[in-house]
Amino acid sequence: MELRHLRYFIAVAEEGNLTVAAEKRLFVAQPSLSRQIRGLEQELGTDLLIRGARGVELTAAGRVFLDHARIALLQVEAAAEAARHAARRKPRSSSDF
Amino acid sequence: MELRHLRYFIAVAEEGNLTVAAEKRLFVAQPSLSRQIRGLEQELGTDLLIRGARGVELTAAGRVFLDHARIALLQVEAAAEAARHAARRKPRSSSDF
DNA sequence: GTCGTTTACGGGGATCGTAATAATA
DNA sequence: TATTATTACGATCCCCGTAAACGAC
Repeated sequence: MELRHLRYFIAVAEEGNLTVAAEKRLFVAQPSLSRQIRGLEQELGTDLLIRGARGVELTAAGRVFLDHARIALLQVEAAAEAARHAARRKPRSSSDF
Repeated sequence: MELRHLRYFIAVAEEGNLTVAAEKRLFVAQPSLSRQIRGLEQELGTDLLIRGARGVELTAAGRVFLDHARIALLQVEAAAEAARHAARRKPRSSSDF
């Protein structure tokens, strides 16, 4: 699993639709997005979406995964921001200055 | 940034050494690991490691990033486990049964 | 001089985009 | 029938491994 899977799934879950999530939020083609989601479901061993003609709906597992995925993604962004912030205070190491 | 970067960095930080982290924990070649770490530092805009002949040492930013990266990775694993657990309770959707 | 990291180069796998197909309401 | 997701296929990009070079103690 990679962060791409989380980003893709969150976008699909929020849009409730693979097509619009692909072109209006992720800027990738629908086939790519569809396969990434399939791969994620396969790795988890469970379906996350219920596909329909009017879009997609989350399964129970999908709803649970969505909540956790959002937190995980925010945590990653927090990690990057924290590192940048620390770097501004002490550009190299604690033994400088 | 991808989860691979977090996994690689954590292994290097814990081993204090690129070579041993590569072959004893990540099972990849050192050059691959070195480039991934470089790419991560470049994306963050700051150094995470101080390279030396006896291995590597963490910068201040590296220490901060390590703490957050560990949490993020655990959160991702928790997301997967939560989804699998939810799937065992309700295999498809809430409207089943 | 030895240990460890970095660059050079070629190969392989995964992702991607376009186009065609299937499925559902 | 119209909208959406999926499969087929070819191309591209990124990561990886081996080998050589660089740097620090």
